[in-house]
Amino acid sequence: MTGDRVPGRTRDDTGCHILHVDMDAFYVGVEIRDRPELTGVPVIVGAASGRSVVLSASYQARAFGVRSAMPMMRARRLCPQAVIIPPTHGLYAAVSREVMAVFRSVTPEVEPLALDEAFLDISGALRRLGPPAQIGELIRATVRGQQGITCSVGVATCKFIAKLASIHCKPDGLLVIPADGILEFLHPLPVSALWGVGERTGRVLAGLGLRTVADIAHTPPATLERGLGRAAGAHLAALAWGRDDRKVVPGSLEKSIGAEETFASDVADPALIRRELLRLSGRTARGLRAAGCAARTVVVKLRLADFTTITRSRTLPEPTDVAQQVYSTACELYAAAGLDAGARLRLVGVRASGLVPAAAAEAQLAFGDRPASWREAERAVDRIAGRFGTDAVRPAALVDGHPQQS
DNA sequence: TCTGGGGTCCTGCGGCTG
DNA sequence: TCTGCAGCCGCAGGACCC
Repeated sequence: MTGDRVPGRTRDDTGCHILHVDMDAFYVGVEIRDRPELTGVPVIVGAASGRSVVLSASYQARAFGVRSAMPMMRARRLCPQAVIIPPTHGLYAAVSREVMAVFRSVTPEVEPLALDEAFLDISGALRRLGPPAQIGELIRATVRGQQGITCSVGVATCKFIAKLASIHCKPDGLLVIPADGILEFLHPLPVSALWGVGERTGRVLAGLGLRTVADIAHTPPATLERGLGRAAGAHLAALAWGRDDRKVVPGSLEKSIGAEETFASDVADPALIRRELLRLSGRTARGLRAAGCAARTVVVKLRLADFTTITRSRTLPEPTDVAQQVYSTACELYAAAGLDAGARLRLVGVRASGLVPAAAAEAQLAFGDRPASWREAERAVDRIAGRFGTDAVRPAALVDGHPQQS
C-alpha cells in the first residue's frame, strides 16, 4: 500500500491540503459505543422486518459477507447470529453534529457529504496545527476521545484521491497519498474505484475492455465519451489521471428535500396511495420548514410491483412549504401518471426541489391568500410536534378509523 | 438475491421566446 | 407573417452515491 496507516509516517505530505474523513461503520459504531457488550460481535443496524435493507454492518458481520444496502433477509441468512438493532436516526444525527463541530474546530472549510463523512481543506490550519498528517491524527484522536467511535482519514492534494485514500485505510487508519505517488496508487485500482462508476458504467467499460484505472487513463477521451456521454467520459478521463480541481465547498444548501416509503406489501387501492401521499407530503413540508426552505417543484415517484419507476413533476407558480399545496400537487401528478386500474405499487415518494430560502418565498406570498393561512396552521402544528412528538397532531385522514378521503 | 431511503447530477426532448 | 436558430427552462428518466 502507498502511504502510511499509522502515526509517525515518513511519506511526504507537502501540498496535501485536502482531508477526507469517514466514520467507520458509523451507525454500528454509535450503537456499540452505547452498548459496549456488543464489541467484537457481528452487529447489523436495520429494521428487522419487512422489505428492509442493511443500513450498517460491523466488521465482524462483514466477515460473513454482510454489506450495507443488502436485503435484510439475505443478511440474516448469511449471518444468523448477528445482533440486529433498529436504527435510531436522531442519535446518529446528534453524533454527526458533534463530529462536524470537531472538524470545524480545525478549519471552517468543511464540506459534509453525509452524516458520516466530510471533506476538509486544511490550508489555513497548517501553521497553527502542523503538517497534514499530524492534523489528520489530531482529528482521529479527538473524535475517538470525545465520541468513542473511530474514523479513517485520507490525505491528498485533491478530493477524489483523499476519498480513495480513506477507503483504503479503513477501518481506523490514516493514509497519505503524496503528490508524486498518485498514479502509482491510482492506476492498479479497478475501474469501479472511480467516482461515478457503478454497475451500469462498469459494464460499458468492461465492454471496451477496460478493467483498471490505468486502462481508462490510456484510452482516448473521445472513445470514453462515445461510450458514456460527453460529461461522464471527460470526467472519467480526468479522474484516471488524478485530476480533480473541485474545491471544498463549506455547508452548501440542500437541492431537494423529500420522503418516500416502501409498502409492506404492494398496494393497488388509490385511496390508500393518496393517504400515503398525504403523509409523505406532510413529512416533506416539515422538512422544508425545518430547513428554512420553500420549493418550486414537486416530484412524485411511483415504483410499480415489477420495480419499474415512474416520476412526474410540476413546477408551481410560487414556491411553497405548505403540506396542503404539496399534497394537492402530488395527487394531481399521481392522477396524471395514468396508471392502469389495479396497477400495484410497492413504493411512493414525494420530493420538493428547486429550493429557495423561505424568507424569499414569503415575500412573494405576502399578498394574503389561503396558503399563508395554511402555513400559519402548519407552523403551529410544528410547534406542538416539537413539544409532544410528530404523532401528537396529524391530518384527520391519517387517524386510524377515519374514512378515506378521495 | 431481490432489491430502503435520502439525495445529486446528467441527458435528451420539447416548448417557449427573442 | 413565416421560418430558422439559439438559449433557456421544465420535465422525465437513469445512474450513482452513502
